[in-house]
Amino acid sequence: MHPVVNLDAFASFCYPAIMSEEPTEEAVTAWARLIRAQRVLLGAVEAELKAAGLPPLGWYDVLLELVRAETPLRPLELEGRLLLAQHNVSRLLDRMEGAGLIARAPYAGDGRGHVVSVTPSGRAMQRRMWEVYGPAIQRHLGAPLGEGAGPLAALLGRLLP
Amino acid sequence: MHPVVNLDAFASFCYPAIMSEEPTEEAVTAWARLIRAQRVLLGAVEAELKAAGLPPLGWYDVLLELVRAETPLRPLELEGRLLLAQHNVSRLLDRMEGAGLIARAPYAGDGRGHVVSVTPSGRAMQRRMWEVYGPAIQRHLGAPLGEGAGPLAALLGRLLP
DNA sequence: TCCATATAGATGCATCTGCATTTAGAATCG
DNA sequence: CGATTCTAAATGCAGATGCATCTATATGGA
Repeated sequence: MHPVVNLDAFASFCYPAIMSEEPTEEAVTAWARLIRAQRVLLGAVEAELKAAGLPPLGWYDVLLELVRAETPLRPLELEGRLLLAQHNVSRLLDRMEGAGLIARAPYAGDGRGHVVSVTPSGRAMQRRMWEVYGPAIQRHLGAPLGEGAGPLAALLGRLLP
Repeated sequence: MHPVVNLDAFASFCYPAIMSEEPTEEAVTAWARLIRAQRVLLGAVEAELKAAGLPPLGWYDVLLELVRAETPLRPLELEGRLLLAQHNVSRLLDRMEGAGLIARAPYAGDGRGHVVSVTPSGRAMQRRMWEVYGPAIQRHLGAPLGEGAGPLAALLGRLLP
């Protein structure tokens, strides 16, 4: 799979401890396909959203968290749920606030913090985006996998905390 | 899984054709975990490379393609293999050329094109990066999956062309 | 041959991300 | 209390990406 594996015999002779760190060929293939599949599918879905004149998926994630929470969230909580860096959340919220999809309000319990809530327009946008997003997931992932979706989810679950 | 599924009964009554486009719950879970797992693992591996003072993974991909090809490649070929946009390849090569890892030369057969080759320094960098990259793959994907790596690769393969 | 069109690659500009720093408010400990 | 330290969030700046456009060369037809 990889040029370095030509050194296997040599390395396992000299550094058996290091060799235990070498990934198996299956692991390397799975890695490559994980990276590639995510990029291809995400790109395709993003392109569908853009073609429909809708905002990028990052916006959907924020809207969905806020809709599901049914209560305003602090940026800090969004940060954790969305796995985004703090400064990144800050500016994503800037843009979404500018678009009128969310609103920031001071947080009573802590003068440093805000709470973020979804506006009616944001709720509408979340639904409009799902009308494109859901079918796109089905077409790009659900359909090709069929009954394989469950097993795939299970395997991927072992990679996540 | 998703708020919109509460509308299932209504929608399947009104718009059976539309409902066939709704993803199954398993598909949505697999989708979410695919996006998330890729982000988490790639982030972790990139962080290890950075901590070792090495360039980002995109550079490794270019170096590996050039090393494996054993012959200079045209930017157009890299574009296809790496699934990158043309302008993106152009600038990635700018940076790598600036770092002395690759070299561009005119392409005899077509005055518009170049060929890109890996320099000795680029070969060395590819090997140094693999020393971090390989074990990182094993630690973040190979170890948690064990024998599951093969099945995961097979399922992901169904998502790719 | 010459012009229209297509293709390889580079570049300008806006957006987005990462990193470091800053600001303002909380918490801790003397 | 008051000074130090810690934390939530914002911001300045550099690096990277997407998008449109531009330049130079190739190609194909009248």
